[in-house]
Order: sequence, then C-alpha cells, then structure tokens
Amino acid sequence: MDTERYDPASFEPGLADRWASSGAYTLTPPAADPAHLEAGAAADGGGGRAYYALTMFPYPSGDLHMGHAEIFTIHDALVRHLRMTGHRVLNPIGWDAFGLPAENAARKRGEDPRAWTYANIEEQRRTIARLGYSFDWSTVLRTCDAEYYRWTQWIFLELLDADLAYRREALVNWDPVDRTVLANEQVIDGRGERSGALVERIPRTQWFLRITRYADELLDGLDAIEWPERVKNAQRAWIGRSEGAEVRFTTADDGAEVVVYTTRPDTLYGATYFVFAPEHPLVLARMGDDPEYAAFRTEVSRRSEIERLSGLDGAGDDDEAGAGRAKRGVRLPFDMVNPVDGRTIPAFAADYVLMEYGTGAIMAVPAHDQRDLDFARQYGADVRVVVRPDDGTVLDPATMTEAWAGDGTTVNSGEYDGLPWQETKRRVIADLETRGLGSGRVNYRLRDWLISRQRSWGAPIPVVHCPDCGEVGVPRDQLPVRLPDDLDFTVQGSPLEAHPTFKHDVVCPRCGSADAVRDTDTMDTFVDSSWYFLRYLDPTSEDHAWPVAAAGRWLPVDQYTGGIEHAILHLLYSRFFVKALRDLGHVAADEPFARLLNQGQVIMGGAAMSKSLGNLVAPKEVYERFGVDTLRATMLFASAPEDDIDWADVSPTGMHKWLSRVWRLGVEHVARGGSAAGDAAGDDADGRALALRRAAAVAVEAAGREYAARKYNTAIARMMELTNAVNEALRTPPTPAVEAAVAEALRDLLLLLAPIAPFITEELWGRLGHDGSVHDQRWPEADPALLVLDEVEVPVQVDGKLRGRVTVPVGTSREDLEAAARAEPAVAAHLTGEVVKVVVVPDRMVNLVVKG
RNA sequence: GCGGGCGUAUCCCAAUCGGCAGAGGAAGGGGACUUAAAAUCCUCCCAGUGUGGGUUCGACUCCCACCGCCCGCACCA
Repeated sequence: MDTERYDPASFEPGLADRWASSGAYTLTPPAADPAHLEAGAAADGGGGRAYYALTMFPYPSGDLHMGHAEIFTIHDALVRHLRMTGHRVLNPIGWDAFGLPAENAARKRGEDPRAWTYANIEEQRRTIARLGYSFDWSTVLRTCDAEYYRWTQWIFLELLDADLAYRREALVNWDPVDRTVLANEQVIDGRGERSGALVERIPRTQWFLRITRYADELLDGLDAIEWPERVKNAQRAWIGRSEGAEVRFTTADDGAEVVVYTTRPDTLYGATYFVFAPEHPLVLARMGDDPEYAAFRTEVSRRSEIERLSGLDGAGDDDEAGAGRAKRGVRLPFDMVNPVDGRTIPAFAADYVLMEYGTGAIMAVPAHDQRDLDFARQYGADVRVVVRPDDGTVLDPATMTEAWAGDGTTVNSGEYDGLPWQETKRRVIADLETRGLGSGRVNYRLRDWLISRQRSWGAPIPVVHCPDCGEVGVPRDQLPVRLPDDLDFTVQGSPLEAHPTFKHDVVCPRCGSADAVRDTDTMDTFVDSSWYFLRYLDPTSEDHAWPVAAAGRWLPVDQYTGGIEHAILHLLYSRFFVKALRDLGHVAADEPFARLLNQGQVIMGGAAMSKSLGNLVAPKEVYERFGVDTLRATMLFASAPEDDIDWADVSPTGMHKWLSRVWRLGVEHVARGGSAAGDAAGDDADGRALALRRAAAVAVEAAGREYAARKYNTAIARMMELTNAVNEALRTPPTPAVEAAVAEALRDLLLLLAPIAPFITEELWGRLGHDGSVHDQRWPEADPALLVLDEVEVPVQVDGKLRGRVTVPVGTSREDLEAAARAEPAVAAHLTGEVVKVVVVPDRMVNLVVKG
C-alpha cells in the first residue's frame, strides 16, 4: 500500500492560521459579560464550569525560547483537556511589556523602546499561534499600553489613599558616572553594569508599598492554597516571622535608653557586649564628627543591602555573602548597662547588625549565638554560658568555638536557674513587662516593597510634588500620566527627568501652584504584573480596571502555571495586591492563585541553555524539522511537568517516529475504506476485535486518570500502548469486526492525543470522516464492561518471595485462591514446613508464611 | 548552616492504599522486506531500586541514619 507520508508542514500552518484568525478559542460570552455569572453558576448544562487557567505572561525580549514553549505546552495541554471535559476555560495571554531591555536597546542602539517592544510582541504572537496554543486572542493586554498602565497608576493612588503607599528615605545603589540609581541586577561585583563605576550607597527618597502590614496574613494564607511546598516554604522564609522581646538597655554614662530586639530574652544574663548598627542614630549623634568612625562607615557602606529594601534579587553568589563572612566592627567609647543585672558591658558598632531589622541594636550573647561568638573571638569580648545543653555537652567559655543554640537548662541567670530555656523565655518576657523594662514582640524579615525606579520604560508614578501641598496624587480623571513619546535616551541619568516638559509642565492639582513638579520615577515592573490577571477580565474597558462582579466569579485563578523563578517576588506581590484590593472593596478573593504548577526548566547537557555556552536550541529548529506536534509531545513525554527536561536526553526523532506511526495507522485505515464510526458487527472468531476494544478502553481509562493528574508523560505512554495494540490487531488482514474496532481505537486515540498534538489529531479527525473539530469533542470515557477481566494472574509468595503464579477467575474467594496457590507445583515445592500464616488479597496476591 | 527535591536497566523515565520491579521511549545486537539505503515490521539484550539499619507476612514505596547530586534561602539578633 502506498501511504502518504506524515508531513506536518503540509497542514500545520494552515490550521494554526485558521485557529488564530477565526477566534476558535474566544470565550463567549466574554468573561466580563454578566451572562457569565449564570453560565458559570451552572454546574454543567449550557456552558460548563467556569475555569480560569492562567500562564505567566512573557516578557517580550526577542522570540519565544524553549522555556516559553515548555510552559505554554504544559498549559495548553491542560486547557485543551479541560475544554474537552466540559469546562468553560478563560485562557488569556498578554505581555509583561515594560522593562529594562527595551531601555537598553534604546540606549545602546537608539531604538525606540515602544517600537522595539511591539516588534518583539508581534514576533512572539506569531510563534505562539504557530505552536497551536489555544489562547483567547480577544483579551490580549500589554502592560506598556497607556490603557493598561492608566489602571496601574489608579491602583497606586488607591494604595496611596489607604496609606499603603508612602515615601521615605532609603539607601540605594548610586552610579556616580551615569548619575543614576541602579537596580540590584545592574550592580555586578559592586560596579555599575554599564559604566563600570564603583556603586555607592546613598540615601534617596523613594516610594514604598506597605506589604509588611499584610505579613501575618501572607504567612497564614499559605496554608489554604495548593502550591508546591517549596514555594510556600520560600515565602515563609522570606516573610521570616520571629517571636521575641524588646528590651531597654541604657548607656552607662548618661542613661540614654536603647532598645534591642532579641528572640532569646532568656539569655539576657549571657549578654557580654552590645552592638549597634553602624548608622544607628545614637551612634551617629556621638560619633558623627570622628574621622576614624567615618572611615569605618565608608568601608561598611560598600555592602549592598538594597535587595532587602527593594525585594529585588541580589547577585549574592560571592564569598562575602551569607553567614560566616568576616565581621567588621569598632569599639565605641562608651558602655551599656544590662537592665536585668545592672552589669556594664562594652558597646561596639559592627556591620553584622542591620539598622533595617529589629531596632538596629542587639545585645550580644556569644555563648549562644554563632555570629556573636565569631565577633567576640575576633574582638576579645567575654563569653558567658547561660544555657546548659540537655545532651550533656559541656561548654567552656574560654575555648568554645561553636555557640550553643539547642535545647538546654538555664544557668547563671539568678532566679531563672534550672528552668528549661523556653520557660525562662516566657518568664523573662513577663517579668520585663512587669518591671517596665521591655515587652514581647513579633518581628518580620519582610520589608516594605520599594517600587521607585529611575527608569523611563515603566509606568510613571502618578504624583505631583508641590512646595506647599507636598505629595499630591494625580486626580483619577487625569490618568493616565503618559510616558512621553520623545524621550532622549542619550542623556545621562533619567530621560524622564531630562525631558523638556514632563517634569515641569504641570501645576499642583490641589492648589494650582506652578512650582509643582511631576515625580519622574516609574514603578517597578513587578507592580504591572501584580494585577494583570484581573485586567484580563475586561482588558479594554475605560470605565474600570476590572469588572468587580466578574472578578467574584473568576478569582482566584483556578490554575496558574509558570516558572519557579517567581517563587517569591511576583507571587508574593500578587498575593499582597489581592489582599489590599480586597480590603479596599475591589475584589472578593483572598488569594490570586488557588493552584500553582511550577514547570521544570529546559536545560542542555546538564547546564542552562545559553548563547555563551553555545548550547541553545530554538523551538523553531525543532518544529521546522519535525513539526509542532513533535515539539510539544517531546516536551511532555520527556518528564513530569515539574521536572527539568534535559534536551540532550530527549528524542524528537523518536517522538516523530511515533506520530508518523499514528499518521500511518490513520491514513491506511482510510485507504482500506475503513469506516469512521465503530460498528461492532461481524464475526470475531479469534477475539482480536475484542482484545483491541479492551486495549482501547484501558488506554482511555488510564490516560484519563493521568491527564487529571497532569502526568502527560505517562498518558502518552498509554497512547503508545494503544497504537501498539492497533498494530497488533492489524498484523493479519483485518476482519470487519477488527476493522470496526480499529476505527474505534483510532477515534479514542485522536481524542486522547488532541490536547498534546492538536494538529495531527485535527487533520486525521477529518480524514477519518468525523465531523467538526476534534478539539470540540467530549473527552472519551471507557465502557466499564470492557474493563472487566474474566481471569487474573495472581502471584504467589512463600515467605514473601515470589514462587509461582496462578490464573483464576476474577472474584475467586480467599479460600479457593489459597487452595489454588497451594496446588501450584512451583509453590508446593517451597512449602517444606507448616504454614503458619496466610495472607490473601483477592485478585492481587497470596503469601504463605512457613517459618515461624 | 537552614529548608525543599532527587538517586530504579547503557540513557531518559514508569510502578493507586506497602502487594508480580517495567508502562513507554532512546541507544545497542540479530532478523524480515529491499539491488542498496531510508522507512517499516519482528525479535533479543538490559536493573533488584545510592548505602546501612528498622517496621511488616511483604518495602522502590513508610521510619531512622549516612553518602551523592540539584534547587532555594542565608549575618534577620
């Protein structure tokens, strides 16, 4: 038989164009349409259950890469399967279109950032369509559109009015050559990425969002959402809640009060010295004019801490980072008094105490805190043991090099001696409160979110600074505060700042003062992406940011798919936004994303794909050679969605071979004149037809379960088994009954494969004579009668070791099964002694225990 | 250092509640078809589950300890 070869290039582009241009996956009515409320409310019926499936929108820097292809392929298989199982799926796509690369292109090559961005978006859009991803093209958004960032600014004003946005001075990275503040990503080894200048930390007044107000709720809310445990743990660690006490120490000379925060108030008697953050106000007041101290501060200031202030990731991979790095400190010319025992202890300033955490000052307990012990050994401070380890370890203050932070009994602490340390902690806090020396206190590692960016390809902060009125929000009816189209990127520093009119062509919205100026900073792009999932509900509306009623229906997002790299920042900020917007009455949900799936990365030969390593594989190379279906199926077959895919280990060739086989089985069936719909008529003397029908039922049943669990790799394996079964049935010339069973099996196979390989299944669906699109069909269900077996082979163990097998009718009683097992010769040979115990699991196994 | 994850055939990977270690694929050997190759088909080969204990009638699966690798966080008092 001369068979037409599998040539995906001959039909994939045409189908892709048709799907994209015909609005094949447009949700009707749109999510914002009130009719949705009824449609969504119906459990099934007309519309099916409303389901919001979301994948992290891409940043448009160049064409799609393999990482995108993987996320979208997983997401699309999920979405297509959901549609076939009767869900009304909201499946939007957009672009996280503000950001530094556009600005860099403008600076380096003189390109217009808007044109650069839109060209990339167009390229990505075409590739997404070509790859058959079934996004709803009617709800596209781009965060750089004024129609979008107008509402980003509106949210900022809402937060400002609610005192969730505020301005204060913070230390930032300052590039003295380019005369600009740099984001942490732009600081490499302490130098500006572009200028190479040593970056300084300078104070600058910046905008913050008060995420810390939600610290407890952000922590507690994690228990209620279905996210990977590691992501939840990362957020828990980031929020960093700790319970301890604030304690009032005083200076020995003039009795000035200095509060410390400690999680171990039970070790107060072990405090042998005192440490201030280098920039602690009391220290600055006393040491401000001292040149040696100024030199010390300059040295310390090289250490960046913007990452904590801004929430941005630092480079942080050098030896200087983390615990155990050398501490720098100076002895201050005064002492402190411990309030519980009146002892005088020396005061230091050291870089290991951070002004930003706690109170900026600590009591140092070297015996029970490793950092303090390291510092004490370096600077010759005393060590006093106040906890005796429970495990018998003996601590020698003179020689110990490892602080004891484990369980133990309080010693050398006056009235508290002999108590377990936890009990001491409780009592000390209570006593401090009674005596007015301190109080219990909860602290967080989480800082407020610094959102000011001295960049020009972002949403302008909608604030006017007036000499009389101060910071005044731009009235909402004057939004958006537009980004000028004629920014000059050749200037040093901020193009917005340098623009001829942007900053100064404004009057105070409150008093009309012409001396007012616009804020020239833009917002962190993470602000843009903290609410885009709401805007998808009505992306073109000029009346509202999103329809509140529809948000009630669609939020939280049922399923969010994206990379693990956003474990903290984007996912934490989005959670914060939803909670804040909820409290402002704009959404009803507590959380943005009910379920999260973090797909693995696509790597090559064990390393990340990168241009510099020369191991880059582009999606295009793969689909131009093998077709899109092969690319998609290869990715899904390579591993479970959460696992990394090493492209060096996978075989698009093998996948292409299998799809070719599916193709051949289909077109050959058509060539033989096989019917579309299965018709069980005809004789089936050798049972081949029944065997195939059973194999198809098993595949449908198993693949269905695996789809539900999102294990596409094993679902594909089930389909491969089914193709093997069809092949087996056709080994000898088919009878009419076999031909009918083949038709059924092929139909099932195409339905099972459709979410993964949408093109070949659609093409064969038509060729096999089925009506409509394969993607509009109901998900197949297995005929239970075909899943029931007549007989089962049951393993028989003797003393837990497999000794034989017996084949018995399904449902054989325990007694009969045991008898059959004992009668099996291979088993009987091992029954040398008395059988002391018999374990029978009907239809599953028998275990005969001989030895006592 | 803390947290999370992973170690199964040559390789990638499977194995509901603990119940026959192999579903699927890749690579490799042999064969059929072919003038030949490709393609296709048939067939063979391939581990006792990182190590050591424990629980159990029975452990890849549960528990403990250790080894190795990966990821995240890391001076947060």
